[in-house]
Amino acid sequence: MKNRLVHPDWLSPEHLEPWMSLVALITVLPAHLDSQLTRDSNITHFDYMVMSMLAEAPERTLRITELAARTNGTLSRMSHVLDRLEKRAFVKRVACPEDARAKNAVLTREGLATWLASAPKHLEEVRRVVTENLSFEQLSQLLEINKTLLSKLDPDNLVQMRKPAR
Amino acid sequence: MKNRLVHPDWLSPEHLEPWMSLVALITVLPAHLDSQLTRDSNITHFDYMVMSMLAEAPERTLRITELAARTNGTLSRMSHVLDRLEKRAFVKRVACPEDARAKNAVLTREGLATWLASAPKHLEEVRRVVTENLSFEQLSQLLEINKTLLSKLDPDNLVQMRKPAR
DNA sequence: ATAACTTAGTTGAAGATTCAACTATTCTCA
DNA sequence: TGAGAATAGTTGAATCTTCAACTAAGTTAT
Repeated sequence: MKNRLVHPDWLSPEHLEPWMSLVALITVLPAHLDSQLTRDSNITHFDYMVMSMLAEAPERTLRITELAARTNGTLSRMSHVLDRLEKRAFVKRVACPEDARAKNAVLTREGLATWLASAPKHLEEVRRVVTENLSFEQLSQLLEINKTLLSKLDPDNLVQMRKPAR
Repeated sequence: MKNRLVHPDWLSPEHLEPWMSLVALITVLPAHLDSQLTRDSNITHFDYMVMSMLAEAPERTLRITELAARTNGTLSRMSHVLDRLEKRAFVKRVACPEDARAKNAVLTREGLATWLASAPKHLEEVRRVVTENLSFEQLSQLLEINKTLLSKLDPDNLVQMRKPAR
């Protein structure tokens, strides 16, 4: 009780356990995805997402800002990632005709090939870990919960949860 | 349908949308937690978890390997993190009497004070984002789902989801 | 009792992300 | 129209994580 007065706001056990399970998941899952993708295809999960977004976009092209938005990355991170992908010839940057400040990122043939080659194993792993272990009901519960959390994380609705990336 | 033949294993829309929502969450939530904690208390979320585990342990002491297990970190990561925390005098390393290979990490008075000072704002944010927006039913759905996923991520049950860290 | 193996932890380099500062356009509106 | 603000993107340094190689101590089995 003394402690309660000093620190009145620990989480109750009913809240704590789900929260800790989420903390565990956000620690382990990203590491697992990166590990699978770098082992099998030598790209990070973020690289995979970037290439996914480009692959599904018209002309395999997106403005860099749009790409950052769709992958929930910062512009700075995107700039560094594109540097690396461009060095590997998976992506190129081209001037944007409509706005001289802007650039388009374009997925190259090699980039598309790399992405396509990486997808089967990656998706197999996504299925193995996630989709095939959850019922349809759980999948829709998960979606609902995540939408709620994302909306609170990002009051201005900037967080993207777009279709692509299959 | 053509596409299905070429790439037979894209996720179906019912699977894709929940999965993408989870990808968005694991991208945004860790960044958000780090950002809140570094802004308000100049520690990372991982630092916070490390100090939480120590704070709740008997004698505020844990073997380094055990600490790594409870925070789902690698030993190498833990070693680097402890270097930094030790430099700030939040933690110290002491020899382990039972096993000369091992060391104990101990949370210092300053470490405890820092952790205690950081907790209220952090937990307020956890509440704001997570617990107060989910019903009890959703919290238990989330727990169930996360347990399922964690068990698949970690066949040998190494992933920890222990009590502490309030 | 000792060679081979496993466990505990550290180290330093390489890679990735963040942060703040910066350039260069475009927009706003008085 | 022109000054100030906002937007698009880059850069380099600092920080953090990963990876592989390493030391040292404990364990096993012969």
